[in-house]
Amino acid sequence: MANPEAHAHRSGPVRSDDARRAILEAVAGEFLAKGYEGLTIQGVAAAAHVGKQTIYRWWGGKAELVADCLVEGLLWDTELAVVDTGDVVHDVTTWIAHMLDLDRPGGRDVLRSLLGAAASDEPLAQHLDELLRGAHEGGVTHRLTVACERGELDEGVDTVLATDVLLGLVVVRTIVRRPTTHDELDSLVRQLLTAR
Amino acid sequence: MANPEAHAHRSGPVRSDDARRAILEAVAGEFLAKGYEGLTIQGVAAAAHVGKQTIYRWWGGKAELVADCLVEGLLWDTELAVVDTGDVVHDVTTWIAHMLDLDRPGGRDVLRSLLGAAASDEPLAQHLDELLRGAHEGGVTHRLTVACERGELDEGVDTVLATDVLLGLVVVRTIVRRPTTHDELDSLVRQLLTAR
Amino acid sequence: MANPEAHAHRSGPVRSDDARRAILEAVAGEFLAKGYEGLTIQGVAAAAHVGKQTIYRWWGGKAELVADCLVEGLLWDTELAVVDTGDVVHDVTTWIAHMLDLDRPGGRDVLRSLLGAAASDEPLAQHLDELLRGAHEGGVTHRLTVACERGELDEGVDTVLATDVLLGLVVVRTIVRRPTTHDELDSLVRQLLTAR
Amino acid sequence: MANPEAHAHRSGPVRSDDARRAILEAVAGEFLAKGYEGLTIQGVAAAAHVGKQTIYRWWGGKAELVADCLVEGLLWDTELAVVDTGDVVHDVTTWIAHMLDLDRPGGRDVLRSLLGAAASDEPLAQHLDELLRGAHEGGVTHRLTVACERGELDEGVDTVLATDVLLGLVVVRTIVRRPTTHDELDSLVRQLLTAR
DNA sequence: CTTTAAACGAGACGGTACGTCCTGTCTTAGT
DNA sequence: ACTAAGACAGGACGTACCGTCTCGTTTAAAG
Repeated sequence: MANPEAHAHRSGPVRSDDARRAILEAVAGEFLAKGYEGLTIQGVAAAAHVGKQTIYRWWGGKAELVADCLVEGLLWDTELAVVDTGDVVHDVTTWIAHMLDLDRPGGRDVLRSLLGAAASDEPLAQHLDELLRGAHEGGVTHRLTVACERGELDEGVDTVLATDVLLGLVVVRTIVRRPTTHDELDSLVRQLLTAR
Repeated sequence: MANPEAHAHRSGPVRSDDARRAILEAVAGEFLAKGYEGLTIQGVAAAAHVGKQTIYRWWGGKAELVADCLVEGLLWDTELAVVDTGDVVHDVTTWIAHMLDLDRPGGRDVLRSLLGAAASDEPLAQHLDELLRGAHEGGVTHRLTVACERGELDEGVDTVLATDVLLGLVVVRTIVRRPTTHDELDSLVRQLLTAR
Repeated sequence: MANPEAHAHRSGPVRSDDARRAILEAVAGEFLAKGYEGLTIQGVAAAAHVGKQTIYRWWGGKAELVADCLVEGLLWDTELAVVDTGDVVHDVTTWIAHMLDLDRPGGRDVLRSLLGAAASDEPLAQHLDELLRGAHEGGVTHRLTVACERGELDEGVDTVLATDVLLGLVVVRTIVRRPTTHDELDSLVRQLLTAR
Repeated sequence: MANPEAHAHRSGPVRSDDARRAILEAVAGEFLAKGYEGLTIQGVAAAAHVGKQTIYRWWGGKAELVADCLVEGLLWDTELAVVDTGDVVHDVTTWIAHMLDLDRPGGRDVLRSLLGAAASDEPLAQHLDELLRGAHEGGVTHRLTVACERGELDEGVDTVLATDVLLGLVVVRTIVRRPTTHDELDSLVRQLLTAR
């Protein structure tokens, strides 16, 4: 074993997965219902029928809880993977549009609340970043890179920058609560995917 | 007296401007020191040597206080107007770069915290939006429009969209705490300011 | 004003007597129902429809609350004054007997619980001491002193010691939960009230 | 096998005496250091390097633990037997005096804390009672009875009552934290040991 | 010697209470 | 009328223990 991690033998009961799941589901529920600011550890504990200590034993606070929910896919349809139809512009536009009115009433609220949370917690921001950009395949950056390799895009397109720019538009518009038209997106994607 | 809403009598002192200023300065101080989440009405009242009621009488909560600070220029150099040297690309790049390392330590923290606040309060978001885009002349959108009229830019460039995209990059990068190079900015601005 | 006490002007609302009374009554209720150990600040706050802070603002904890209840006569019939019929032995015996089965079921429990509380809190112990011995007239010590002056008792009887001895018997018997007969009391009082 | 309660088989290890001793010593240590109220099962388990269950398996709670410590002589010098020099008054006075400043700093604190504990736990009260009065020979009651038989005392002296009265004085004075002089004791003992 | 089951250390669990901090409203006394 | 001060009911914070319950290990009697 590579890391001689700190547990030195360690018998005793093991972490309860029931509790863990109940907590994360409660977090998701409260988050979706009341946003990040309205989320309370107390409320989560009550909703999950769990002692507060059980929460504090494994998480450091709201931010960590939400981060875990995020990676677990409890806050997000998870199906925001970019599909690959062969047409980058279409794929990316579709994906963005999909994300913009993040499926159903309050979808944008979730993203907004998440952004607010990320603004005040660095690790959560990292998680959100990875999730949005898609560190894993299925993310936009990946789709763009694939397109680049296929020759769909001019060489010299900075896929990471392009991703951030696209997300940036989604993000500002979400924060300031201004709508975005399909045309705007289309135009932007087109402009970005063509190197100078 | 023109409007009959003005009740018959109305004696007593008027709103104290001393208190108002002390409060906004205290808000700015606390915000800068502890961020939006760490800001408390109680703390502001204490720091401003002011009764809590005086705050609640004139403002509705943290968000409004911060919004007022914002428009008052207490949180921001306010001098983030885009200068007009005749070279749009240079002007805009400079402005963005200036905003990105928002003057020294913690500058980015202020923007980040404001974004967090905006995420949970719509009116504050509007104020921030106006301030960043510059509804007034001196803002980026204005600069772009001017450039358009001068023929510096291709017609058909959507100046509002371009502004949001630029701000978007700043915003995401600020939230996820990733740096942006001058080259990236330059490349982006150039791409944006050229219509298809 | 003799003491230039710390308040220096001090405007603002005054302590609410409603709250104060509600709290002390709640304390008395909980104490009587559940004893000193079973008394919780939380429970008192809930029963008195009061914020916990209002309790902590004016009292330092359970002990102080109970002490206040005690001096307020909320835990005790208060009518444990020794009556003066002219016959010391009778008066004192009656008083002790009265105190021993402190009026009604659980009377002894109250005394026992108070003794437990006094054991772990010095100030409360002082209050209890004064209340039992009767620093005020109406107390045993006072009655004994009066008897002394009247010549009912031999000179040289140490009234303070005698009081403590009498109380001592009540106290040990209460703590160890052993009953005391009227004869025992009578015999003891007689022995004590005769100097050697 | 006489009692059928003993279940058919019963293999496995027997009760560990190491654990038992470690626990009682830890209880004594914590009790002496922090009093009865400050004593926690958790703390005892930690101090004794023992699982909490091992405590709950054999004892019912704080009170039982302290009771065991008491009978084991871990909280008390145990050598508070009344010596028999032939002079009852002297012997008893000496014993009481000895108990009053129960050997050095905090001696009185131990007694006080034990009384507090006894006030809230009947069985512990019984143990304490027996220990103080000395159900076994060596106790005061025994000494008095012996003196009675020898003719040192008037007949008709109620030795049990006398014992309780003496203890009573010690107890009240301990609880209310008032000192007792040697003269007081002497006078009291003399008075008690003479029947009417 | 193997089986078997209780006792062990450790500690996670659902809870209750702690004492602190802040919220937004209300109440004074002082201009 | 407006202020500074601050008490109020309420609710969330993060911590400490409670008593119960699982773990995996150790150990001793029964087979």
